[in-house]
Amino acid sequence: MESSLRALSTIQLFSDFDQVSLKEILDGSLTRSFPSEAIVLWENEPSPGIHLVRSGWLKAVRSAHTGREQVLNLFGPGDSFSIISALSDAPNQVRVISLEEVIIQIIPRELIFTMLDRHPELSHKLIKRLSKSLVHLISLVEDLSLESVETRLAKFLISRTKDGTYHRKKWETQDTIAAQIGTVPDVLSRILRGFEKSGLITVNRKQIILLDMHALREKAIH
Amino acid sequence: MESSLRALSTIQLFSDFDQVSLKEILDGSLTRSFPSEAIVLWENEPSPGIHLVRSGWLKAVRSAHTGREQVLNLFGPGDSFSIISALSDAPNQVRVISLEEVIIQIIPRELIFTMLDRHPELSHKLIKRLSKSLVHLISLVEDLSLESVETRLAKFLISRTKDGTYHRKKWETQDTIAAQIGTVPDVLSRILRGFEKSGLITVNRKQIILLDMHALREKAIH
DNA sequence: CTGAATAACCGACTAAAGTCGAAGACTTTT
DNA sequence: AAAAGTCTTCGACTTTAGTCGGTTATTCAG
Repeated sequence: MESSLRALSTIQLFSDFDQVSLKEILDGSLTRSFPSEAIVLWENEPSPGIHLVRSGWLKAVRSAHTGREQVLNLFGPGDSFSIISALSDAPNQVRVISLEEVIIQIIPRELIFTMLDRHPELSHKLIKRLSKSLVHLISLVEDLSLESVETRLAKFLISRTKDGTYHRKKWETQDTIAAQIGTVPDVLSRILRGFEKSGLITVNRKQIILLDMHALREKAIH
Repeated sequence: MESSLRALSTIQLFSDFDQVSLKEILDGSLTRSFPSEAIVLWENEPSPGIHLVRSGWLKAVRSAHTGREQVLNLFGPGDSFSIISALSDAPNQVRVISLEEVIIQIIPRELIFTMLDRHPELSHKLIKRLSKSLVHLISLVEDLSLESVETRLAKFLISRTKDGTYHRKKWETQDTIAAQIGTVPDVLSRILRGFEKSGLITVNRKQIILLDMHALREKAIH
């Protein structure tokens, strides 16, 4: 419980809340766990509240009748999701699916509103959080509309990389990567192989190493 | 001045503000007018505040080095834009360009913050407003990633239509439409012609009439 | 250690989208 | 009413993306 409190205080939204409020949030919210591949939230349904990720990773997706899906966002420990539909009465826009076992803390909408009254600065934080989503979506739109798959992949690799290596979690398969950059696994595979043959990267199941950062950045432009 | 006050009160964000506050906003904000094709806001620059459209239409765009652009939003009388960068210190994400002569009222960020303190319900409204943008962008992403140009066009036509006719303003050329659905004028023209030949629509410079709504809805699905 | 399941890859093909140069149609200006 | 400008269209072509059937590689469970 103590540790839960501490964990809660490290989450952006509640970073400088007092102990009493934090406790109240913790008491008022419920914690649920899901197995891998579970649908945590359905699109077009109202959301019970703001969701905080305590552990594990999830994806937010939109999918077509064909079965093909587009990943809009990934959420990991400390991240929050379903803010919009928790605050407005708009239904959920996306389907949220667990990529592995996850533990989620759900803060009911009513509690959020109570907290908003008590902590006006919370609305600033929420607005900031929504802004982040907007910025992210805007560049996704730009990429999908104006850039080639190759360019998108190069950008993706660069952005996911620390110190030249992109460490892949078990669920970061080519399927998932393809769904993030807006293409299909086959096409992704082809381009990865291409990059590899040109000596830009090396790929294996655990990681992708960026060998020629300069050339990659070139690809990421036009 | 009276009319300005009344106009301001009809804008979503300030719909139930009292006269005194409205006057304060009006006095504290500045009104500017721009000719057609003017760049009202640059991407990557800080924004002076929330922009309200008093008259005329504008587009928010991202553009590629190739010159091709993607329209993210259109703004007309009563609409507000540049909310994010007015509230956070993030720079503007998009370039905003006037499509005709426009009059814009700019409410400085400091004034917004003052008002936020005084009218806590304003933050609800802002959040709602941001949510709308998010919803819009999410479906744009979905469409760009998962739907064909033909499908996107069918959706577009249906959404822009009241009573079976889409009345085109002078600036609603095929260029602008193409940039909204994420393609180029040539391709758009080709598909419009196709629809016309199949008897789904009739097109002229002033309007597009949807003749076969049922078939169009079919196209809008898969 | 073996076999099943999942992930990645391949080559050949199809389809969709975008490009280009040029021409036609419609507007607006002078 | 002619000229200039913009918008739209065309056909032929190129490029990019996506599809399909099947194979290989890797991982994981028993």
